[in-house]
Amino acid sequence: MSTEKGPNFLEEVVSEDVKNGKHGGRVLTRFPPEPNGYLHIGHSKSICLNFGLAKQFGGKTNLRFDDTNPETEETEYVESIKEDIKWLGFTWANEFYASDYFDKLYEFAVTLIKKQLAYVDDSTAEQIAASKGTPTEPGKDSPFRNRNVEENLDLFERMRKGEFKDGEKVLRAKVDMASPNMYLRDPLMYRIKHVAHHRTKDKWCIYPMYDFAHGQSDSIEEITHSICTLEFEVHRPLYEWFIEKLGIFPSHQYEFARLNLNYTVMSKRKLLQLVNEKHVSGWDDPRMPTICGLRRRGYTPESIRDFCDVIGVARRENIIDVELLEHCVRKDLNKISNRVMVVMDPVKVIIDNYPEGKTEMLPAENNPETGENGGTREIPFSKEIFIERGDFMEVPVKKYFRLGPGLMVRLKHAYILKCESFKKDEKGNITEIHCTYFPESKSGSDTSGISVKGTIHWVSAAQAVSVEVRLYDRLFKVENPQAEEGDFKSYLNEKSLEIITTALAEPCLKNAKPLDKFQFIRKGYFCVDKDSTSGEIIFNRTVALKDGWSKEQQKKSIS
RNA sequence: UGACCCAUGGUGUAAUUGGCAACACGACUGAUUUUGGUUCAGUAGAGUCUAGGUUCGAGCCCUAGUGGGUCAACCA
Repeated sequence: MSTEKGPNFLEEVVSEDVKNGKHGGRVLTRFPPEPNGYLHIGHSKSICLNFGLAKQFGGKTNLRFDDTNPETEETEYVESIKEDIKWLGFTWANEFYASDYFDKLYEFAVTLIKKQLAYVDDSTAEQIAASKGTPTEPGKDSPFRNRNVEENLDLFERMRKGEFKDGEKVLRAKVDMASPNMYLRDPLMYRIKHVAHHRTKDKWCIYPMYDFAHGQSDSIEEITHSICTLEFEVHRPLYEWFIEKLGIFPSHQYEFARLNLNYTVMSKRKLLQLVNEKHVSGWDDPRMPTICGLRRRGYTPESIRDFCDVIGVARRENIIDVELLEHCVRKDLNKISNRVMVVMDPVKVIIDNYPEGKTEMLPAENNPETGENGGTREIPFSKEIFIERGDFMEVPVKKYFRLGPGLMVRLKHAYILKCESFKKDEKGNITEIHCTYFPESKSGSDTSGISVKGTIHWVSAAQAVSVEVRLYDRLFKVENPQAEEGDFKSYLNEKSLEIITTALAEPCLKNAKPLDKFQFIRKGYFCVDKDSTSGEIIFNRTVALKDGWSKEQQKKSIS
């Protein structure tokens, strides 16, 4: 998958380390999600990076749940995260949990207390915040900063035993209250939370903070390259401080710029809001940038991996155009999906010179990209068919290669048709189009000598299957919702979902199963939704086909 | 008024680590096509945020400025 591009900065670091025999040339990365939400496309960048880097250099990757905050974490999320990573095509070496290390972490804390590098603070959250100072002013030492080792040990022990209420005491590292780095101003290591944990249940009532869990977990697992996003850069000095003071395995942290996509939001908090407030149907709503949402929408793991590869990695803020993501799915789907015909907005066509009651089966190639290997199927053709309303124009514009009075088009896989007349209702809607066909123009054995510019899709009226089609558009109306004034939800695109109930499909689609993918000829790529029943099949539009003609028309109407 | 990070076509990443800027997406031409899709051929578009400096030579190094980002949760 790698292009002629040079290595990214992470590949440079790792290859340099391997070359120099650092850690014996061993590479071990980790993907460390917190099980408090579903994974999204941004995480897939991190997943591809962590697993990809390890694989590239002969190493392995651990999956480690960063579960140090029992209030927000749930097993439901653990399961969904594992499912999504597997679906993306990655296999972890070990499944670990930060909570696996709670005993070890406790020991580490005791070690630090004994070294007079940690102390129990009785201050309230407000007092601690107030004495922390600001980025431009130094903080003040806590009055409890110089408690002796014995007292600290005793107090910490009693914190663990549950002798204190939530918030009554915390354990802090004794670093430097005047540091320009706020994270070094005696950061909290442990807080009291009388809350059951999704795995350790009620064994603990004190839980380590991120900074006293993540780096230590990395170290315990002997992670060689701990890759995270840029906002953790300021944590790195603390990450290193703990490792140094504890004298444990020296994992190293590297930061990269997270993925941002336009016309969507990527923060778990905001996505959760969309779910809770029912702006979307759930985490897997096909409009969501979540992995399960993209999966339901019809994205393939290959396309997402390709996307993550093509966007590159750097340390600069970026907003990627969703069109690039769409390009990646089209590229993959074009290769693998069978072509079928579905008419979304049908209008009836009667072929006057076609025998009444006759039905002939016409062979249709499944996928021109795979040619003969893709196989063929048969589709019924008869006197009455439906075509797309948009494929007929009463007064055709110039260069309109479809149907109109006196115009000819080819029916895909079938015959050439000539429009003879049409009927309208009182409101001016076309109700019926009358055509004649050329018997000798049959697809594959055309001896008519007629050449037409356009080919349109169609379905035979008698055998057509009614299906529901859901068309999705971008979730937000603006490129960067979170950068706009006010509530990001006020920029939601109210037209992000259009449900079509009039669509008619060719008969073979009757047997389609959820997640089956197709290209609806001339329309786009579609995927069977899980809401489908035996009575009605529902299709999600993954992405539309590029449409140069309508784009041109739009430009003309603007100018 | 602080510390740290970042700055290359519209977007995103490259540039043999100092040798006159490339790739992908997008845009535009044209060819092919029983999908106005795909494919193919080609074109335009940045002189690398600004100002100095070092050097025979700077997108790469130095200084200052400008712009953007991050940091004051008992979240991760």
